[in-house]
Amino acid sequence: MPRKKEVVNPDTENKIKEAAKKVFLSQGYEGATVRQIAQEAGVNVALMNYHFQSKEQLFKSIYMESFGAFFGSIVRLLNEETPLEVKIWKIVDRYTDFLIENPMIPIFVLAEHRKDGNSLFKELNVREVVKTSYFTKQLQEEAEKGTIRPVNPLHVIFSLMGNLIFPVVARPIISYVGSLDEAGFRQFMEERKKIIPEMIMAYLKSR
Amino acid sequence: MPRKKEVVNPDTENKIKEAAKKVFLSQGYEGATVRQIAQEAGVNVALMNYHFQSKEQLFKSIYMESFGAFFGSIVRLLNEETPLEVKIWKIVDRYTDFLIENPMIPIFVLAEHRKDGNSLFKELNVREVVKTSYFTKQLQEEAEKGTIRPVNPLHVIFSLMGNLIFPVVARPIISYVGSLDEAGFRQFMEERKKIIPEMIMAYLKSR
DNA sequence: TTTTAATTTAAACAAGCGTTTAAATTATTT
DNA sequence: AAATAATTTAAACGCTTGTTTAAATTAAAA
Repeated sequence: MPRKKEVVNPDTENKIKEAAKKVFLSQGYEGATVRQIAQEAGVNVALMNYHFQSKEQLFKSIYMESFGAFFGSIVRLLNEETPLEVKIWKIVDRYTDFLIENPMIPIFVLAEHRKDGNSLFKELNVREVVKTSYFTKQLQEEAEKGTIRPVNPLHVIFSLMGNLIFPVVARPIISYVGSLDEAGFRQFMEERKKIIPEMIMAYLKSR
Repeated sequence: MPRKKEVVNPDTENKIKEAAKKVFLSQGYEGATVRQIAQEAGVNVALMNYHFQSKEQLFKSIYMESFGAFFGSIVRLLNEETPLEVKIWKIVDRYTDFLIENPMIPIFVLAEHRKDGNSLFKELNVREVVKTSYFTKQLQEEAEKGTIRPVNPLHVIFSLMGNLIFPVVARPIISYVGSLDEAGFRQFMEERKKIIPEMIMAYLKSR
């Protein structure tokens, strides 16, 4: 029986993980097959289980990694000690770049998340992180000063995320409707770097 | 070989379709099994193929129906001959209600769409419908009049859709982070009915 | 260099998949 | 009431799935 070892071949493990990431992200858990992953990695199927015990365990490592990248970066940006407006521009800029480089992560995470039921959020204590985030405090303070309208931070955060993420998730739709090729879509995303912060700030400052 | 018939039992077909919708929407195509659907419908597995020929064909009928509901309603609203600002409020109001009643449709359509490659869009000629929509014309006219800033309609449409759809797709996340129950989430969505149009209009009118 | 451990593979495994067959049942027509 | 057609089912089909076994190969330790 293949027990946990101290010494492993990291090259092989990386090859398998890269292949698994590619296949899982495009096909989902049920859509992916171990033989597909093995072929993509150029190894025997049995070797996959030798290194990762099971398809499910291999999937989990990919899922957690993607999940962390998906939310980790935005949570980190929310907590930076930058003035509110600067921060919003920065979040949009950085997260757009992240999404352009990792376009498959959002739909993968969101689609898989409908099955797993928030266990990862509890593990990462996302609730407290958001509630006590510097961003939340900033919105309250600025509202008290009267420089922006009072607002539930959750609405701002999910407006930001919706505006950022939806175009990537719906990319084939946008590309088709707008007749955009690879470069055209990139241009579209670059335009959003200006539009999204302007829209959020226009709302916060209005009235 | 079971050929297409003229007379069928519509009760059975509906039972199977309802069950298939429930299972496909929550599990996706690969995640769903014909035995699961049959059990949910309370019929034998063979009966499913008797009425729908194959799992794939049954899926397609569910997918096309969902796809049509997902985009059809918004395209219809875009083409209504209502003043711009009224229309935006109306789109948000109606589409929010649609999403509250059909929360599984967006993630289902988006997740499945990453496999099918726009064939349905071409079939429905979505591109021309959007380009020649009354909404697009309105944005141009108002910009010429100077009542709003000039803007690429695609950005407005996808900002609207992102703001509307993302919270539903990420509902478990919102519910967890905001400690919201069923009623709390509904309240959150009701609040967005005000916030989203205000945000879009604040952007269009600013500068 | 011999021995031992780690890695990789080919082949087989049981279980579950979508589908089909052929018989039983129900509804319709004659 | 008898005959025919439509519907439903139990059971089996062939195939693919994830996993395991046992042998072969490579690397490390003695």
